[in-house]
Amino acid sequence: MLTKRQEEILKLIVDEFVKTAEPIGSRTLSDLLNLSSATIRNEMAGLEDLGFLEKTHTSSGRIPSDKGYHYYIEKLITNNQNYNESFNVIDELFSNKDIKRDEAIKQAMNLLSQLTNYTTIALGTNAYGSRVKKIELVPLYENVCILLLITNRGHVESKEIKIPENSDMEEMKRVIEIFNDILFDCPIAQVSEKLHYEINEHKIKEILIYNSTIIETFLDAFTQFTQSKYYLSGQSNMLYQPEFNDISRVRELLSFFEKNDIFKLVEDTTKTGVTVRIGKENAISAMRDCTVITVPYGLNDSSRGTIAVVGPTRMEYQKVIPLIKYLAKHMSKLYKE
Amino acid sequence: MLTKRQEEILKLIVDEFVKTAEPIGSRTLSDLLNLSSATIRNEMAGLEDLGFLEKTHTSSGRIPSDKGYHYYIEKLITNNQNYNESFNVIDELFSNKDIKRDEAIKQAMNLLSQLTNYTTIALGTNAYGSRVKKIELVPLYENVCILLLITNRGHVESKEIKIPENSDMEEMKRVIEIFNDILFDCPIAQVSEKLHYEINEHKIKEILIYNSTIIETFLDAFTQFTQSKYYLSGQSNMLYQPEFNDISRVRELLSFFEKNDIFKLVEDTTKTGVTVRIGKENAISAMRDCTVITVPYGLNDSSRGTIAVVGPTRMEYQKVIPLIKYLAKHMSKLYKE
DNA sequence: TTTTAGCACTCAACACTTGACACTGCTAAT
DNA sequence: ATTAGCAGTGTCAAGTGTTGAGTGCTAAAA
Repeated sequence: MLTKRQEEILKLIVDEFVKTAEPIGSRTLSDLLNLSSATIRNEMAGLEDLGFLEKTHTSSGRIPSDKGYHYYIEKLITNNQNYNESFNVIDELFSNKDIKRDEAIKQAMNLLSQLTNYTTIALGTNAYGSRVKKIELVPLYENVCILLLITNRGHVESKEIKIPENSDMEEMKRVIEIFNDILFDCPIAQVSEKLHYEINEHKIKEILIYNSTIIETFLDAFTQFTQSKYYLSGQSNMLYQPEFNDISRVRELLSFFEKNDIFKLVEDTTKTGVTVRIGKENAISAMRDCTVITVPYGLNDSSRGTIAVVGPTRMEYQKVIPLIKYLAKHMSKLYKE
Repeated sequence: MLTKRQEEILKLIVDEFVKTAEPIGSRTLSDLLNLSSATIRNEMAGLEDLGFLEKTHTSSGRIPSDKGYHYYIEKLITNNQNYNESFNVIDELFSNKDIKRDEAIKQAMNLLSQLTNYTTIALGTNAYGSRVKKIELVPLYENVCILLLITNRGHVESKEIKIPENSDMEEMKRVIEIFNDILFDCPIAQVSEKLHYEINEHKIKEILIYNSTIIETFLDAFTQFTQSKYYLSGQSNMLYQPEFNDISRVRELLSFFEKNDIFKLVEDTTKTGVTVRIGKENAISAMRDCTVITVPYGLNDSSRGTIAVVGPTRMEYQKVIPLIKYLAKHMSKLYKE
């Protein structure tokens, strides 16, 4: 729908603006294309009418609009750039097979935030799709013990629990055995549900008859496990971008990162490929000048997490998109076993 | 060494400056004390000569110097203020005895950062002075298992390890038994040392003879456990203080928080009581306009951590110091058992 | 001897003007 | 279809004047 030349101009404007963070004037482009500035101006006016470009004020140069960025990402990115170096660094990280999966994900996110200079987020590093492997109880002192939950992915959650007054360690151990029986291979997300269901079955009923607080204690402990967690890296990277020269923006942004609302940014993980949310598409108002790129990782629907890069809308899409894709592919491999 | 009146003036200046963040002129004080502005000016000139006050420029009002703050904290704080409300909130938090100790500390730090509007740090929530309670091995799949280390304080560390090629699960289990034997009640900090020592003793030697990689695998895993950890809360709180209207300050500060250099701020934990480091006393240059207040918590030397509040030098000392003390006392009680 | 009133002085902050500059849109000529 | 040329617009930085809150100092009052 855009002419060849319009596309060329749009691409140049995005590329240039990403580099300099300054609005692009007709003069700059007339140097790059063999056209006079007047012609460029006509074309730019056209692109602005179509909503691909914006002006910061009447006599300023043009900057890409959110729509302009989208068009750029979908049709104009050329992959001539060579990111082998970065790819190699990633390969290297993942070649160390000995590290724990959680740890690997953290390191990968740190790396990604370093390579891109933006902020990175990893969600669902464990909860999604994990299954119960084993439940254990370790006595600590008299009436306190540690409840351990180990998943098939090697994630461990622990919780200190008190043995209810009218019970003792022996009984707790018996309960744990029953739990192991019931919950083995149960998806983490369904633990609570399953327990509630089983309460009406004979196995748990036996316990319940003479001790109900013990069940409550366990239920309490398990619900904590299912809480989602996330990992955030390179928060301060973005502050060095010129768009965050304004303090109030910084405050808004960092306050947002500190709240546990990160999920709102990366909620809709149903899609398969790369999702790019630019500017106001983000719903969260603190993110109105940011782009969030998300990619799911993992093998199948039941074992899925999401990684994301957050940066200014003026982002190096050309670099970030291949990188995050490559990383997600590697991370998926962590679950192939 | 200061006269009664000088002290009075110094106190008023600190109090006022903490409130308004504006330099205090002679006029303001002459309203509060029944003295003419000229008299105040003379006194202020004296206090400036002694190094307790500073000017931002020749004709500006005075602000307290680092030395001035120190004098204020040591001699001039009056505890007339009533913090019962905040104390009650703290009491309430700690009355819930069911939560895990780690979790309690996190919540306490969150609360402290909310009450003060500064940033809070907790160090040594687990490593310092913890002892090995139990080591366990949980098979995950074929040749991968989870190594668990549980401390006497209920802290759990886990690591995914591969079973070396020339070994099997049965052997690993035997090794774990020996480790439990050797390491039971061993302080976490000394695990690595102890293992190295025992390598020359007969118990481990037996294993070593026909399998050395297995030991290495374990050593690797254990050294990770001893790494110190910290918890940071309310990073963005400080950004709302007027002294951080300057972006470059904010960048510096937040980059610092993101590096793992927090320890440099809170290193010298040998002291018993409250330590207050004001401005340049902090060594870390990003902290040159900040005050760091640290208090150790825990029962005895072997079980000790530190909590800290970080804020601008213009801090509400009168409020923060009682609060952090009260909190540390409560946290120490967590270890009484 | 201590306090105070008064005065000259300093500096930051703000508002205003001005000129340079980097753009634009439009029009008329190529 | 393109371009040169020009009037118009808004930003930015530098310079200027004003205001106001503060100072230090001195000489008179308590």
